[in-house]
Amino acid sequence: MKIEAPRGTHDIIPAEQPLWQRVTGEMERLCALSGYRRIQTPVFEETDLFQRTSGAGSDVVQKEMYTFTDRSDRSLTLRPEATAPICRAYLTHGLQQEPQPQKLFTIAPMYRYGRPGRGRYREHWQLSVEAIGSDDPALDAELIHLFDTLLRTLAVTEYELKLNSIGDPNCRPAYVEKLSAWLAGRASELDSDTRGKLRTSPLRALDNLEAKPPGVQEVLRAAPALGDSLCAACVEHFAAVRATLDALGVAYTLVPTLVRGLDYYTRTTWEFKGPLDGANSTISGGGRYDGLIEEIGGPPTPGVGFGAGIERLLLALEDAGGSAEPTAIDVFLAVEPDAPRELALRWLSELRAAGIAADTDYAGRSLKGQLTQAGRSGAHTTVIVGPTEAVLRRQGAKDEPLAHADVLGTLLG
RNA sequence: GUGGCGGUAGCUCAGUCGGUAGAGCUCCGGGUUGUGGUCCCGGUGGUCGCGGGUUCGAGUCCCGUCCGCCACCCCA
Repeated sequence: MKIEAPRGTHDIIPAEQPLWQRVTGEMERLCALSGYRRIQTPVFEETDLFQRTSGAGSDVVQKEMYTFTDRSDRSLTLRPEATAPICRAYLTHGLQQEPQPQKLFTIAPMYRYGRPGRGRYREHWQLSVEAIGSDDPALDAELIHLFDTLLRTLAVTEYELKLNSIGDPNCRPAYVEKLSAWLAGRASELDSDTRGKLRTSPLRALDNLEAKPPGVQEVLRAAPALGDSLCAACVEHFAAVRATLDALGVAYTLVPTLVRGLDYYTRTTWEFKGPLDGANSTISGGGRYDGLIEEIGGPPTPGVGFGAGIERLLLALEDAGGSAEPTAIDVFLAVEPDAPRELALRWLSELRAAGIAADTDYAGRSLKGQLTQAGRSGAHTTVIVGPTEAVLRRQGAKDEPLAHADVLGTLLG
């Protein structure tokens, strides 16, 4: 039986690398421009890290984690997201002792078990950018602006930024209680789906309103709004985030029912929706997580960050007609059948040592085939190596006969 | 995880009523040409996703399974 890539995984083949490199290169450049430094964490962590931060009731923990025990019976989990691991690393290496905030980013694969589809993978890549150690609303805005800039730089223009504040431990619990009680009072008017949410994740009951039956929508619209229950500190913080976004010229839509899937979020939350229809249009999501570090045993430490799905960003880029130049070499050596190949191979080595990308034929091609291959390789210079001399062919120039002894000097000069 | 649609060459696809597998592109060779493009000729390439069933005979019909896509759920 033929072996295939595991369900929900995919190879990133050479033909796709230029576009990937353009995207990840742009990510690295923009992160560096704003003072974010790269960090890399293990592919797997102690299961407890994700259970405690994402929340035992979250979809990710309940049904999407790749959890296994190793040979020593430790419970380990392939990371479903990068924020918690980065916060763990922040603690592990005592980064709270260094100047705050610590501005960090990573580009890495994430793992979530779920039914795959277009733009939805069990192994997928994310850019994750985090600012840990400051509750300055300017950071929330900076991160949003950073991703907004990335999209613009890549010429992706069809997208929407959804923004909300979901409060903090001072104000949210009271609201959740109020909402639950209010909805419970009208439970008979709700559909089973919404009643289920009421039990597991009351905030989510208000989410995705448009998809619910009209009668249910009516009830939910009349429910108490989260925005009206925010404490003064959260109101002030959110106002500052919005004012900064306005100042930076970042357009957003306030979505009072926007709730994120992980328990660690506080205050600011946001999502970037891409141009593609369908359920997998979220290309980035993020928010503030002021209680996360404390949850995993650190001192009370604020933080804010986002994750962005690279495969989904690529779909958006494709939709916008984005492309990238294929990789090319500099010099191709076409070797005639009765020419001294060892000599050509030595030239190859010398060229490469001099930093010139050079290649030749290894497939026993005919001379015509080798020249075709030279064209494919993108080489601007081709050397046709004959038995006693060579012909130098530069793009757009006339052929130039050369003695073997002069080939290297001409190419290197 | 639930429901629906699909799977034939590396890619895009055709394959009639069930009768022993096809095209274009790609790739390789030859001719033409300005030694690479164009054009012409030829060739390589297949466990018809996999397994079972029905049948004299299955790419084709039936069941199962794997994978993909769409809609839910949820997200990146």
